[in-house]
Amino acid sequence: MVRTRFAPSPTGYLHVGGARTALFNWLFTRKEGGKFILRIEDTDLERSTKEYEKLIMDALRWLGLEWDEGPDIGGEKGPYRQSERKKQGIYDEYARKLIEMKRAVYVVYDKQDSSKELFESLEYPEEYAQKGHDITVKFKMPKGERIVFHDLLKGQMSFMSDDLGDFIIMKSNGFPTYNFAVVVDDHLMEITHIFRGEDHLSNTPKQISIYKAFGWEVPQFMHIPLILGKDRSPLSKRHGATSVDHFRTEGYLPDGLLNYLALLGWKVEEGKEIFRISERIESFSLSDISNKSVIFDYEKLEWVNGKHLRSMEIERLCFEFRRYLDFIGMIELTELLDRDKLYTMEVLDICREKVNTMKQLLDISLPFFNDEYEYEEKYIEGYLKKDFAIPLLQEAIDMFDKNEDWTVEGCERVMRELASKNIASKKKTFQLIRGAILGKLVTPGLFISLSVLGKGRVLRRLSKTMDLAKSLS
RNA sequence: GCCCCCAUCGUCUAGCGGCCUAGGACACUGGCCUUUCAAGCCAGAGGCAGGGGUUCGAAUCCCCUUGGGGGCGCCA
Repeated sequence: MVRTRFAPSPTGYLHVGGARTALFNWLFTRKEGGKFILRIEDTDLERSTKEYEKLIMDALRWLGLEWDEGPDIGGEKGPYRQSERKKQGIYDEYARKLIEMKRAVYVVYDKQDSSKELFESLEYPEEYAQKGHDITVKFKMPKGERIVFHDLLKGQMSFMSDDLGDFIIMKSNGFPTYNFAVVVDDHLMEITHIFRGEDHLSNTPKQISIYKAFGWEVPQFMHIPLILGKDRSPLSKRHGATSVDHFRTEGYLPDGLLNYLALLGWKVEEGKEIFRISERIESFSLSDISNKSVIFDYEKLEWVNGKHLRSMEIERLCFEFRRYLDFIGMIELTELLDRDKLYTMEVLDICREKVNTMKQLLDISLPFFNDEYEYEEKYIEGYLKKDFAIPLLQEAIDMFDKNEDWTVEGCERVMRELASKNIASKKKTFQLIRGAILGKLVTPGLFISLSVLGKGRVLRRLSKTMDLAKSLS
């Protein structure tokens, strides 16, 4: 049975790199029919917070990367928070075992200068502890040993133990260090495959030494290349936002983000770069993952997202849009959308042709939902204040008032007839009406917009604009 | 300093000794469409890091150099 895990430390938001790691773990596990485990590595007391833990879990859930065992849902191998496991004495127990096996020692530090090691001991230095000396436990690396392992991506790896050196496994505050806690937990949780960032590659031989010391079976490793920024330095805030939450507030879809993350360093057949991740579980293969670090391309992400936005079933888009508004706290608008679901659907359907993200979708669709839309300055100056504005609007009101055919074709007929009256050029005529009914000069197609808005709204808006035009002259 | 990983258009990649005159996608440029802006369609520009080998033949195999990244924490 395949068992994998994603083990973030709650010291910040979920980073796109972390999301990508989680994605590969999840994908592999779902394909193999195994269990995907979420473990919270909160051994860094200073920086870990419950808030970040919640944010990370929310972000993973939003992406749809559901876990089978974890701190919130429990499971047989829990607890799933390292702080809780520490409380149960799990790490103490295994550290003690290593000391008994003479594979680890206590280290006593100078009281004044805690960076200075006084001595090592196999016995617990009780009296020094009483006197307030810092005491850690250090793992002793074997001497002159070649540590080899097979990385699923890198192939055969080989390190000399002497290059690595001894390292601390229990801190003086009683908490385990990362390299120790992962091994103990991965073993106890019966993890079979570890997919993680390449930054852990050099730590792996240390961890393998611990597995070997205990005589535990070593899991399979696969170290995934890191995501870099445009200048090839590690992706960070300098390059732009990196947290999943940011992309969520920017209006990216889970499908879009996931698709892009998969595409990053993933071999895809020509013409098949747009897909829903759930449709790719079956065909997922570890050998599709490239072994080269990759640069995060915000533009391609937006393109991928736009593809999803435009091609997904409209019902799902409505659902995602609503969820998005909830997320960014636009509750009033949500209520408005729910009032006329059919209208909402029609509006979003014509608006999505123009945009790539839901933030942009909100921008362009807002005037459809809100009769109190604002007029762009450019529209007022360039069209509404012109001489042709009032006569043209008057004519439009008359014609649309008489119009009974509100299909797209019907609206087109009216518009073309209006233009043929030569009150203004065709372009000016169309733009004046466009701005009159939506306040903007960039909108979905004019005929379809008129059709979707319908007679009531169009007439209301035309006369509202007429009032404004008159007040301006 | 020591150890490790990586190297094809600006970016993500195809390529695994002859199908390569190096293919696709994003971005870019031009065109078409057109009521705006997009989308869409068509076309174009753009790359095997460098040097040695191996071979009849190298983007592909080997070595070196260079460049980028990671690790060597009482961070994870």
